[in-house]
Amino acid sequence: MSDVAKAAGVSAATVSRALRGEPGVSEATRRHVSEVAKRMKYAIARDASSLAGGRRYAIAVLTSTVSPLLAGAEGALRQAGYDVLLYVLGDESSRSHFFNANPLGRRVDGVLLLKLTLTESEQASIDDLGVPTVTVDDTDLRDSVKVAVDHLMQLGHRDVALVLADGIDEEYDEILTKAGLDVPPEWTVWCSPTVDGGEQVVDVLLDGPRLPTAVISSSGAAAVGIFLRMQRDGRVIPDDMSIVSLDGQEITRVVGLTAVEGAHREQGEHAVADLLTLIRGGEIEPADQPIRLVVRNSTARV
Amino acid sequence: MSDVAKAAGVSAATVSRALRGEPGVSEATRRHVSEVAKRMKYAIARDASSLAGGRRYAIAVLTSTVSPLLAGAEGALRQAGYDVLLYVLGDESSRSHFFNANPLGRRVDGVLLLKLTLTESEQASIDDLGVPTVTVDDTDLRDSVKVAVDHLMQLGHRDVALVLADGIDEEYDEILTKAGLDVPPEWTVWCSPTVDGGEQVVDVLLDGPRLPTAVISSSGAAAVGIFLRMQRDGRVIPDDMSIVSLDGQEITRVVGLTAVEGAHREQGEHAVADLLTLIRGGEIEPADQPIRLVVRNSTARV
DNA sequence: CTGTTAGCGCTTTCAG
DNA sequence: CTGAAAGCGCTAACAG
Repeated sequence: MSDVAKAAGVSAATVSRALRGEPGVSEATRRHVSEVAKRMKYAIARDASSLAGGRRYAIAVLTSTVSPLLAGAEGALRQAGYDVLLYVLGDESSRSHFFNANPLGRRVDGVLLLKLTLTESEQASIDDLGVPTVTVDDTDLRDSVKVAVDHLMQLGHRDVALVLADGIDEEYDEILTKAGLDVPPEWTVWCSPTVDGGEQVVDVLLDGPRLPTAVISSSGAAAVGIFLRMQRDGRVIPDDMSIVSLDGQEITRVVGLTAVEGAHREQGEHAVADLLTLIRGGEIEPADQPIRLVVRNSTARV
Repeated sequence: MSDVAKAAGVSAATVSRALRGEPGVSEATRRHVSEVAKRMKYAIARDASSLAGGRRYAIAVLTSTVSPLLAGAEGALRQAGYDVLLYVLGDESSRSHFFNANPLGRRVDGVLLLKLTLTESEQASIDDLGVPTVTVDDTDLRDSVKVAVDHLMQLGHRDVALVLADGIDEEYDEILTKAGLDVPPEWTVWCSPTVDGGEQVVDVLLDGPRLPTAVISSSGAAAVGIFLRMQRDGRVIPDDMSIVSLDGQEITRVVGLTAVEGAHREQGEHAVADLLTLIRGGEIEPADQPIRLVVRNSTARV
């Protein structure tokens, strides 16, 4: 920087101010300095800058998986002038590794946690960083179920089956019931969240006294399995049965299933906006996670 | 750090050496210092550390898209003790934005370019950083075709159709011909790289005098479309026709298609290894991009 | 508007 | 093996 200052005939402080767009520099000087800097291919050393200035212009993004949510967050952060330090903490070993090493030491202005469930001590170690933190959880399944039910009822469906991935044990029937739907117990079925799982579900349903006019599947892969098995059975989707997936995986898009999606990119961008507000010392209020119904070709009027 | 030094009864220099595992500290001292540091929740300030030390322990990863390749690279880098600065430079505007701002100023020890095609001036601006750079390109389609053809011929297929995504204009027939395959021109077809596109391809093939015993599809989605349409037509895959996808998208996995995959994660890890070698002043030699045939349930003996 | 002067929190010689 | 001192390249007060 002092080389640039010398070449431009000003002090280092002026170069610093000029290049960062700080007020207190005449337009002429600023232009001149910028030109000299560009000519000399000079770029501010960010470490030194943050050391002296206190701001780091970097955000740590901890995520369980590389996803569109991440893409949205990254874009928003870069636009705001922040660098993204990425940590993919999917499995246990990388998690413990990370929290042991604690590589964030005074390196970031904030932390974004994406679809990550932390233990208390892990959360504490994040809190110890003393910087603002925003968490984005998985979209609540109950909300998704509700959106799907509304959609199906609007299409006149009354006989709806609910396909849940193994391990989901909450009571969703209630939501269907509340909406005024008949829910015979044999129409709540569990399966593995895979294509195979979905195919088996069709067998189960076919064994019953009659087929529902629609199914809601918590798993995208299972929804695809249901779709494929029905089709191979010579049945037509959505004429013979409507399908709604509660998981907006790419596969559901590919075979054209109606799906309830968390608006991934938007969620990421929204989280970033919150984080930046916190960094600037503002307050945020919890907002609903955006949920979106994407109607494709697997749902139709009864 | 000086607080920790005081608390531990040593100098700051010793704390620094102890915490970084530098030689020249007695084991006893090191243990003691580490304990005190942990108790005081002290973590080295990385900016100050890199300012003073010259090493930054950060790598910039520029990528066109958030992908498994990125996940692989991130994992390998973190394991090596490097932080990842992520820049998703998919569209033109974010690209120009990035290269204007040039936010990398002496902030990283190296750069990883993933599936990104840069203009000359962009490449130059990366080179100006003066740090090692490694590029990972898209796997060459020709190599993939070759792998697929080998697989099919081994299964006894001689009547193979080639389904290319619109926009692909290179001559791949040649590869088939060289391998000794018959390639009537009507068996090279183009379609949009979507499920719909694949379904239409089946219509085209059914219109012909006879069906090929196998198809190779450059697009994963189109391959799925072919699969679905055949199935709906009452035909059984792979008995009636084998399908190979040249794109290892997740969807191909989900419906169980045989696919030629660039080994994404592995590619990322390999690139990181190369980059680290360069950073340490070593030499690397160009290696083949790893390609992998994943045999699932869509290919069988004629 | 601009320059001068102190550091920011470390690492690294160089002595001891 | 350990400590003291001298910066790393910037920014922020403070003067002018």
